[in-house]
Amino acid sequence: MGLTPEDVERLDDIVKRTRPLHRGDFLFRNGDRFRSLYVVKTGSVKSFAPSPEGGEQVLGFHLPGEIIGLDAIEKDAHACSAKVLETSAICEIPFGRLEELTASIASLQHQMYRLLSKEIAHDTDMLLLLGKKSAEERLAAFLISMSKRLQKRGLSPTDFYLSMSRHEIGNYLGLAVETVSRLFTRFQDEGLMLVDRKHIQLLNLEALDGLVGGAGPCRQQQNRARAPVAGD
Amino acid sequence: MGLTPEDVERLDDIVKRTRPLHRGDFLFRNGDRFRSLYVVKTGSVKSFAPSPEGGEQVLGFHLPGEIIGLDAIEKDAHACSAKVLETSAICEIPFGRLEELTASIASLQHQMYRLLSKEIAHDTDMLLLLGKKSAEERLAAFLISMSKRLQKRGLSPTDFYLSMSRHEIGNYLGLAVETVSRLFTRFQDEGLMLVDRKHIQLLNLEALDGLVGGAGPCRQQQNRARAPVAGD
DNA sequence: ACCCCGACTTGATCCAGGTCAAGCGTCGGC
DNA sequence: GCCGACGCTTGACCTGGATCAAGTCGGGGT
Repeated sequence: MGLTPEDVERLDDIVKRTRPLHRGDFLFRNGDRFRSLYVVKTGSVKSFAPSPEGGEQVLGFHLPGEIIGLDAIEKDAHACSAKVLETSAICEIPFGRLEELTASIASLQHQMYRLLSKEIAHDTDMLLLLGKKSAEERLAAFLISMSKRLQKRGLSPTDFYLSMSRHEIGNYLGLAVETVSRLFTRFQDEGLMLVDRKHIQLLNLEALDGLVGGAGPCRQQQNRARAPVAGD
Repeated sequence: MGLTPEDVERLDDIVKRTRPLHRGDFLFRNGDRFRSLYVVKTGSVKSFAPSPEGGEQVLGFHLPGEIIGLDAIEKDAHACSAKVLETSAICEIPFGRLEELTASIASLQHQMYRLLSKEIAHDTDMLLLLGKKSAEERLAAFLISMSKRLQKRGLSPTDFYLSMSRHEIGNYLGLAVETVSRLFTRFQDEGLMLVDRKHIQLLNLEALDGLVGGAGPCRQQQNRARAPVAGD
């Protein structure tokens, strides 16, 4: 991505490899001073924000290759917490050092902007999901997303284990646990997937993809695309 | 914010002032090549993403001082559109030039990271809003947000005009127009605000703030904070 | 090997808010 | 100044999904 081997080495030098973390360990907690970004090497992590009332909002699940902590730069403190879902290898990148590096390597700076921008674009997608989509569409989108991200890492896009609980999935998607459970059952009945505990097998990616929003008899549509209007 | 007057001048040099834009004008459209960031000087802008089915998701309303287009860096193309809501003055900042500048001015680079990070943190807040909050909480949060942002710009935090329609507000908050309308009426009945067409007067900021989520009899709480767990 | 607890499923019921259906007031165009 | 239309309000009704309430199952600890 436009970095010389020498650049890569410099970047590599500032990355800290920590010993493997285990289920339940925190990368950081809400309120912690911001020092580093974290990259998942293997395993998975969830990030979540405690909401005032005592509940929490799951903000994301992070798979290998994904980066965590970008939202903390502005306030110089973490606004959310990150907890390891299974035994995981995590790299730590001290942000101060990274900033120095990006200031002297233009292409790295560009990558950094792209990374931050990508995170924004992703959040934007989630906003659409939570604002406009039905429970069915949300869960289908979640499964497709997992599938694609695993594939990107060279893992099976159709056969995988979920490291998070139904509860966490529901929280993430703005749904009750019961709804998630029922939908898994339904998808299975419809032959779209096999569910066994945390073991997921997707049998019909296309159909699942179709559920996400493209097709469908245009269910809930709260902005009744006033069709005939011409000069628009 | 750590810039020398000379730095400021350099930044100022690359900013383009465009002639005023009018209601309905586009800053950019979904799919356009990404060239510049835009800053609202006066007026307001809405950004929105067309969803596959023909509807649209309003992603945000941008008031003076706010920046637009950060989500386009990654793909080098705009994933959403931005439309001017009322006669507005907008500055354009060619991103290529800005990148050059941030590479040579460390504090500017830092500001840029903070800006991007802030956007992420803001989207995160919206996720919580859309994922967990009731219609009442959403609208209250929207009003408080408008109030605070106007105040930051030295405008009245309690007396202002909304440049967007009820429809757009509803779309933004994931609510039907009717719900927005009913809530405005209710808030007015409860003495929290005065509504006259687009003219808004907030009478009780504290009460409105209270509605947002902090207090309240803990309505919907789909992750029953398993209270007593110790080692957590 | 057993037990216990937490995770999950399934069914019954409820309700916030979406949808449908009239009006009505305002504003821009002529 | 009149007219048409769009934006907003209000009421009636309906439904997706939350909540409540039992079970069932599996896995880890002793």
